[in-house]
Amino acid sequence: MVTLAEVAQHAGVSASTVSYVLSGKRSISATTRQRVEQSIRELGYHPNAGARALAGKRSNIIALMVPLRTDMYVPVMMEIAIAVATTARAHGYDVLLLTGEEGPDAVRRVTGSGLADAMILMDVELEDERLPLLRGGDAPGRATSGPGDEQPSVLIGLPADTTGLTCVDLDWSATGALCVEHLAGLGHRDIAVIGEAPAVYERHTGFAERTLDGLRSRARETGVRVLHRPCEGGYDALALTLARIFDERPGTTGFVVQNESAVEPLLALLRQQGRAVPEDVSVVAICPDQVAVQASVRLTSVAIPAQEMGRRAVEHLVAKLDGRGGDEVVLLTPELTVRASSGPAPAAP
Amino acid sequence: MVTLAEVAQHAGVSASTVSYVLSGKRSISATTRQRVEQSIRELGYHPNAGARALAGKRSNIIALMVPLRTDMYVPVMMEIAIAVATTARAHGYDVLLLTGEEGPDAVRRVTGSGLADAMILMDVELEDERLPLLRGGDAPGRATSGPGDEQPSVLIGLPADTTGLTCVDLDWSATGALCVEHLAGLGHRDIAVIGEAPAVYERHTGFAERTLDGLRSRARETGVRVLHRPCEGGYDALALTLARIFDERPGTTGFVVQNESAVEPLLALLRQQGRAVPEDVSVVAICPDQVAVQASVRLTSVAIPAQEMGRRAVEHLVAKLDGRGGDEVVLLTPELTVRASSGPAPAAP
DNA sequence: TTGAAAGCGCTAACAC
DNA sequence: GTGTTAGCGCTTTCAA
Repeated sequence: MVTLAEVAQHAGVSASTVSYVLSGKRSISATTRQRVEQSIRELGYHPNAGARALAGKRSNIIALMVPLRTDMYVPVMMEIAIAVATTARAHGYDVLLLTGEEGPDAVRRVTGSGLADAMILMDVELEDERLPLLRGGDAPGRATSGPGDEQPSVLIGLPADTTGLTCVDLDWSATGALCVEHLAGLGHRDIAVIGEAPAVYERHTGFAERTLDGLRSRARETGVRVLHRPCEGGYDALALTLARIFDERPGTTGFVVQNESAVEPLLALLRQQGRAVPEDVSVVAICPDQVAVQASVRLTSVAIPAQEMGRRAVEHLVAKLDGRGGDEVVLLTPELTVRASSGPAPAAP
Repeated sequence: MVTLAEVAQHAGVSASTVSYVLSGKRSISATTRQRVEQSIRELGYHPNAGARALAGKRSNIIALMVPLRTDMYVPVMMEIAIAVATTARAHGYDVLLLTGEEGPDAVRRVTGSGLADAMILMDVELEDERLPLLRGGDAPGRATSGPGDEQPSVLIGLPADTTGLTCVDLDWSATGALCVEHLAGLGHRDIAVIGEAPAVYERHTGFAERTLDGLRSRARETGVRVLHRPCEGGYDALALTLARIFDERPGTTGFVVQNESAVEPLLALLRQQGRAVPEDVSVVAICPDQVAVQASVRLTSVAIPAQEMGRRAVEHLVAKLDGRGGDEVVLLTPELTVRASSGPAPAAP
């Protein structure tokens, strides 16, 4: 293994000079810099990460905690994770992959050991047990031992109480409202919402509940009726759900789907029942654009900006680590794209 | 931050004693051990990762390189990644997430800096440019500077030349053979294979080509005709592909699908064309079980054992790091589960 | 603009 | 069974 000392010797300078060439923290004459850089290249030198972390008190690693469960739409998580890794590298950080498995202990372990300089948490629940460890500022009852002691962190998702936290998320409430607005504008008066699996609601995942809130309050404002049904994915589960919906509200002409694995079954079943999309019923999906355009009917949808979320999370974290910017809640504005699955409500029979 | 020295002082022992209590590398009297453990708990001590890596010459980190592209079936990659993270933790390792973006440079960086003790590579191509850096043993032309210098590594996937490499993969060739066997056994004589996107083949990804090999050689043995067509996912692309297939081979009664995003479109289009599954045509999918059971027809399928692959990769890597076990190619035996999508070939008209 | 040297917190000989 | 101590490779004062 090549060490900094070897590079120094090869270049005929002192160790500190090599270090400063690398960090740029003091000015170096052009000739010295070139000699050092030359030696670095010739010897194939890579600074030792452990030594750096020890002496410099920063590991240049960001921890990313992904959920262990996979009852959520996996490609979105993956896209976020990849965006995080890519953006982090662009800022000189590596990414440590943690699963939710260890729970709050992982936070303590990573914080305490200096393994990572900061963390990003995905799949945050409304009352998340990891939050007390991360809350900064002057939040009462926080569990850190002193000011400035907490791990810089960014949540992807919104807990109930965001005091002293930095969060990045799609504005799910606005997303729900946007869907209702679109359908109401087309004259639909009876809307059914096909949601995530029941477990997602029971777990009090923020995004699902907030979407519902947005949906319902805009429905109230526009005089539209909304019926919400959680749903496991797949054909069988959806067939049941759909039957119950039409049973209870035969006049339903609009659907909002927030569950990727229910999208295609819904379209298939509607077709099978002789209900044309969008002539008889309109469908609005909350899903990644890729899913919307690959479906059997090109879906009017609100996109889930996975990459954007990952990228923004890292950028906020890096800003914090550089001492710029503090706690903040960033809500991304949802955008609805009209495609072939929504149209005017049919005239009442 | 609590240091080992502080723990030692608090417990009234020397630093080395604390270190040995932690590592278990020499025997400690019960009373001393308890005093030390007590102090560790009271002070909330966590060993510093950087110092450990520096002094101990091991970071206890495994790097996992995932593909940046997402034209492959993402949930499988994610499941592997999560299995890797989980299994690694169980062995005391953390996982560093690298994207393919940096290419071979990432390998050099991680190796050279001692950031990770070992790496796992996913999505290996037949002639992968990262391989020369990883090849160990006495492989000719390897790029390491001396014996024992290379990074311990495990590939998930099989390159063309496995000399000096450890690989874990599903036996794709046997998988292809198994599919043909099943269909041939049911009397099908004309089989169409709907494959991954053309880009996957152009990139010479091992699994796709090997599956084809297995498919074709077993077809030759059983006197079955095979027509292979790569296919982008989605309805439109599949409609085209399917039309071409029936155009060229009107007598096709068996399908093998190796492309998750073609599964549902295929079923829908067959239905739409009035071809009943499995009465008129049989379908065998190569996909995770979850996809097979959630489809609109429960699919006869060969499962992709994602978790198993991730787990085995880590276990082999840990064995290598512990000085046990060397290079080896581990091929997991495919298993075909008969469900509702395959049946006897219809009598010739 | 550069060098010398004191640590960073831990591991692992080497003592006893 | 336990203590002492010399590094591991780097960053960063302090001095020149």
